[in-house]
Amino acid sequence: MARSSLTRDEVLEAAAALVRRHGPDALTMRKLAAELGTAVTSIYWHVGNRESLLDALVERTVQEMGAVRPAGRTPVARIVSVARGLRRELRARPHLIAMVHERGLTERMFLPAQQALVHEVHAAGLRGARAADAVRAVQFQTVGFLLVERNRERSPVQSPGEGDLWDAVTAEHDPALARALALPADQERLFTASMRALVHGLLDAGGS
Amino acid sequence: MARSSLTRDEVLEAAAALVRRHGPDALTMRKLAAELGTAVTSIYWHVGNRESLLDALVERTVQEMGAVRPAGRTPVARIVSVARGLRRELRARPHLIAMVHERGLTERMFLPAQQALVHEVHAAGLRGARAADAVRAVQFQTVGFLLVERNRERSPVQSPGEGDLWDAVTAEHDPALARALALPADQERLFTASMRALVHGLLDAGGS
DNA sequence: ACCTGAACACCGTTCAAGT
DNA sequence: ACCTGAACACCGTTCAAGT
Repeated sequence: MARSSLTRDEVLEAAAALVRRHGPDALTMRKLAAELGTAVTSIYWHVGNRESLLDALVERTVQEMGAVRPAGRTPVARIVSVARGLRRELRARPHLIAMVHERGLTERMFLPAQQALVHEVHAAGLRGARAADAVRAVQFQTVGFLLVERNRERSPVQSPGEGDLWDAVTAEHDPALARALALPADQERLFTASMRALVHGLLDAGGS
Repeated sequence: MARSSLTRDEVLEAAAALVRRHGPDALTMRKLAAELGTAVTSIYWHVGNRESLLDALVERTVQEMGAVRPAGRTPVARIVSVARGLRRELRARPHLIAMVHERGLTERMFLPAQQALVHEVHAAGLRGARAADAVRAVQFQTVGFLLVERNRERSPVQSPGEGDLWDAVTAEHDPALARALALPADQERLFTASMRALVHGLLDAGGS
């Protein structure tokens, strides 16, 4: 019986397919073995254990992502375009975000965009520590937003909280604000607006 | 044998202690039962199942958090102070962040700060949809930053990435930038700076 | 070099049975 | 109303044994 010859790549491919279809939680060694038609223990020979299987999977998926190319004329526009591009690439691989976060590898998610970011920040005239801060601020903001966003989408209706907000809002007597907060956020627009505001602030201000 | 009478509160308290000492992963129904000196199945009678136990735990911890009080004279300073206060409160409860994120309840983390935020944004002169956007931008940025930050701290040395950055940086001929990026980030300072830049951008610009 | 089944030490949850 | 042990269906991992 058994298969002619199992390769590490076959294992990774099957694991990736499992994650794509049913999410990272569905990736158990036993289900993976069933999918491959081998004994559970064979997988261990090829990938070590579940930990390193997930690491390899993250690596694979990050490398699949295309490089992010800046677009636009002003420095702000170009930096924002990098952030938006990264967001688009990551949203196309929703499980990657979860896997990377779970494994404490957020750094990996930046890789496809970081050269572009360094270049653009430099071109915008920032140097040294100021430039490093700007790059990091954009990175944190981008991935942070992604994490919050995906978290929100997973459980769209969060019963408590809205009520309290309404109270606070009506106390300010701004019904338009209340209405806007009651509606679900347009995340694409919110992301672009926040990022624009952040980059503006980073390039503009001297400090204080 | 057994205990005189187990209460739901005792279960929650023991669960909270377990999470405090060994993190959320250590909270298994069986370990909890051992800690309480009861049969595993008794717990189910009091809290339903693991899911709702975690929900109750999140609720409990959020309510423990103090209200965030704004400080400072300018609107920017006051809004930034709310964000920093929220960050401080959450960092004092590191496992809460993980539990909340894992359960898709990010909204809950904002509760202690959202009234203050609405008030300050309103006082800064923003109204309606603009105000709602600003509140949300600050919320996303704060929790997003927290998530990235905690993720980073969990696995401090992330072998790949640094090398690539160095390449890009040396290509720009900015050794000070390279040095700054090679060092670990001062997250407290980075948070404050990013938040200040963001709020500045939000209050200043009309759009585009 | 590669694959196997058996076994170990864990999980969460259900359920019939006790008091 | 509250607690119990037995049982079920899962996990990841190790290990001696096969070819």
